[in-house]
Amino acid sequence: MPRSEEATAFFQAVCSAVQEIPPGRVTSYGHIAKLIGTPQRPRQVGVVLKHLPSDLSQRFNHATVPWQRVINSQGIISPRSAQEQPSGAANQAAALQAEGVTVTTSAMGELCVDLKEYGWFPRVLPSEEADGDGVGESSGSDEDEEDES
DNA sequence: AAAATGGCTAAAA
DNA sequence: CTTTTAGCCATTT
Repeated sequence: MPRSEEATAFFQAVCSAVQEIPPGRVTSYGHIAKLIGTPQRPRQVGVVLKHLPSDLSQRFNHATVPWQRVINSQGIISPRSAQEQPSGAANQAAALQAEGVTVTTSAMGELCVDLKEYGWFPRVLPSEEADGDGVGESSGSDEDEEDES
């Protein structure tokens, strides 16, 4: 029931990218969008995650896709519209904490995550990282690095 | 069918 | 440094 092949491709691209997120880490919509080749569509990424299928029969569903690890650039989980699934954002925060991520709850109820600690922003998707020709790669290939004062 | 939102971001002021 | 503007496109009313 794909509305269009492109939409499906986008959907799968997002899911794949999200599944590549290592446990105990989080990333932003914008970064996901960038990794899948659509650096200008961060919102659609959110839309995709919002419409994640509940059918476990699907290749991608909210049970196989760690959508909880995907948050906004501010490292904060948007409370959506304060309605819809009450468990949504709260559940997401709980899931993150279950992963070992420290989620700070602000006074307004904003779930803030320290991107400095758990922010996972690889240059490219791990799956894509397999570059065929190792030209130019001298000694130091870098990958994910954590350096913060 | 058209208008309004939205789990956003990045750049300008 | 903070606040505002502009772009983007699927889902929803």
